[in-house]
Amino acid sequence: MTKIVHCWIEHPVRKLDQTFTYLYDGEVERGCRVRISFGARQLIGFVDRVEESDESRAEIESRYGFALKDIDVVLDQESLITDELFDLAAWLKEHTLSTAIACFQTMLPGKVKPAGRTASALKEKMVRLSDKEVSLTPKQLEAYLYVRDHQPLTYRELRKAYVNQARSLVEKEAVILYEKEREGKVVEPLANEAALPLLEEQKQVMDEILSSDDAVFLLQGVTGSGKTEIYLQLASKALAEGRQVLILVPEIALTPQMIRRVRQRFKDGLAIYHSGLSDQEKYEQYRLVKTRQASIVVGTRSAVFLPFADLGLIVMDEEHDASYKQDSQPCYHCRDVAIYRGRYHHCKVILGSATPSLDSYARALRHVYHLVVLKERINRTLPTVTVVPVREAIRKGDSYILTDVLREKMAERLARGEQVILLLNRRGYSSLLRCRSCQEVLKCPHCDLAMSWHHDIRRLKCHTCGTEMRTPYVCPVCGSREGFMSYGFGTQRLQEEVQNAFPDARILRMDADTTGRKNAHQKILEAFANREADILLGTQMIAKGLDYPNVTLVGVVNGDEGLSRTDFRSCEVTFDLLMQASGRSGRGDKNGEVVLQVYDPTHYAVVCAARQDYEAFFYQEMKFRHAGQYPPYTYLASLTVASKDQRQTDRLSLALKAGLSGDFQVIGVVSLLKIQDKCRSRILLKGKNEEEIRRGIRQFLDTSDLDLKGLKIDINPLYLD
DNA sequence: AGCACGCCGACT
DNA sequence: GTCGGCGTGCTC
Repeated sequence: MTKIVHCWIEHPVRKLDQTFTYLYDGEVERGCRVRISFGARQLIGFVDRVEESDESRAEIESRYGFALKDIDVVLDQESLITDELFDLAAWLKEHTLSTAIACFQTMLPGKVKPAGRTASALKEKMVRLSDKEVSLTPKQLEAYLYVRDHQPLTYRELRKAYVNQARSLVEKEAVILYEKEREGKVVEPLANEAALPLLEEQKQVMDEILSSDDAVFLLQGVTGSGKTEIYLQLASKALAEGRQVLILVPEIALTPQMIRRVRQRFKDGLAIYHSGLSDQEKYEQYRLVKTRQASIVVGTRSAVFLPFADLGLIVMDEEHDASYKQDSQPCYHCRDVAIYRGRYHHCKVILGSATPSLDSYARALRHVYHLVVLKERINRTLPTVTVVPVREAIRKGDSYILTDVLREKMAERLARGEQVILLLNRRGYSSLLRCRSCQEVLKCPHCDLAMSWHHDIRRLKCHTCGTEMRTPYVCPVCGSREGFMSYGFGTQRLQEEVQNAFPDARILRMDADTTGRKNAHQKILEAFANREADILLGTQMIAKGLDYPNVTLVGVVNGDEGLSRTDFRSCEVTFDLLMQASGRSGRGDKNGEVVLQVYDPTHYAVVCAARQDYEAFFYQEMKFRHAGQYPPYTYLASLTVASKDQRQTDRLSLALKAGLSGDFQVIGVVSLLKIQDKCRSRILLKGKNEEEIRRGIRQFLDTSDLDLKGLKIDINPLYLD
């Protein structure tokens, strides 16, 4: 019996986004990877559909009208994904207008994605009893019984228990060695914590969620209002029904508390899934979920694609966080996928945040999502917020990095043995260098972006493409030899200034430079939690989800830096940052304090954050969005073209502009900054109907015979700069 | 994307 | 005469 196998080809070209047909005689099922020859090359394919046929090869080929090749090798014994995930891939392809193969690449863990090279899963040496009768020494017999009682057992584990006997058992053939794919282990539960008693408000929220038939809930709760306890109690119910639970978090490294709480609460198998795992580790966690050894998963964006068999609850914590959006193809938003899977599994999806994204909150107000609110902070009062106008400070001759107000408050807290967090929205020593003669900013030769001065290595770095260089002697713009002056400041400069002000204070710095290595995050945060330092300073990454009872002062050094950006979401992002930062202070029993150093203290993002007033900000910001007809009042799609050749970029973008038509606006072409020597331009589609925009783009893709290389489609993009 | 096929210029 | 330049077009 011949099998007619339709596969997707591992190939980035849009024109090849179709299945190709091969023949095979052996065992193969949908969802397996196969090695095939494609043109003159060997490629990996991903099986979409298998047809059994009793026709002869000639009959099949005459039906198709061309010769069919055979599959060379089938790489997987069984399907890598479930039927649900197959449907999800198809949906994802239509939703993001991406290629099918790109969707599979994104959904599968690195080890088994249909990528070019064939990495196989790690094998492990295992031992099992043989049925041979052999004489053993007493100690060997003990080891033999150990094998019997602990099967399946790895050879490594046997060696660990019986160093001297393991080898002889194998040699005497009392046990047999065999190979098995290495398996992951679920995270050890601590299970030493009972459910916490709920406050009246939390109880009401729980009841509302449980008694409602709605599928998607937006749980808005100020920091410290006990959202996590709600998640855990809902999870507990799902687990009790024998169903699985997915808890999504923005960044694993920054949420050790969540993992801890889950381990303390449940004894069910827990898997942790995030981009920091190696390919092998990811694959092992993937298997744990597929085989249902794991019932709870705590993971980042990519965890939303794990092969759950029966999901009973999906939680998406900090739902407004930008890291839930993937900005390479397929440009999906984790929230959309979570809701899709929730619908498939008939389970509730809880979107939680203190500062929900405008889009989600607007949807909740329109009853698309069911809004539930926690207003009270458990055992805590709101911190006192002081807004310090930096401009006035500078006028008085004060430092613009560490104003007198902030310095005095820090001195006060440090004297009491309490801890301080300082937050800065940048990195590096001084972000920019300007020519003393022509005042031009020194730019990256490849990216049109300012080079950033790094004091520790005394070199300039481009944060977009990674180019490094020494400070040039001659200004590349005007040829002057007068040299450069620094402008702005980063965490390193801040650290110097703080150290000067408090020579005895122990300071920890956390930014992209100090967290390059694996686990560097945790080490820094643990050190701070253990009070090995008095001051933690860093970029916005320290604003998220941290909970240190001894921190009583949080200072945001350049609070409204983000407002000077040009993106329509700038204010929302800045507001979130200020709110989150404020939430970090006073989480223990001591009263917290927050200092916001800003250039414009009258800006509504600053005013509302200082008052911790989400609603006021929401309505102000919605007015702005309405005036500019930005989301959530409209839908956007961004089409960016990138190529090393300016003419190529222009040709495609102009063709797009001319060829796109439908019930939406076509805005642009806008030239973007060059990145990694690629000239970029963008066209923005704006319309009232999301599906109509997709239809327009799809029609262009289907009818255009242009080379679409370098085209990136992002439906509902988060940022435009 | 590759890689072959193909049709013109400069070389032993 | 041939070697090789990279324009064009196809890949089950």
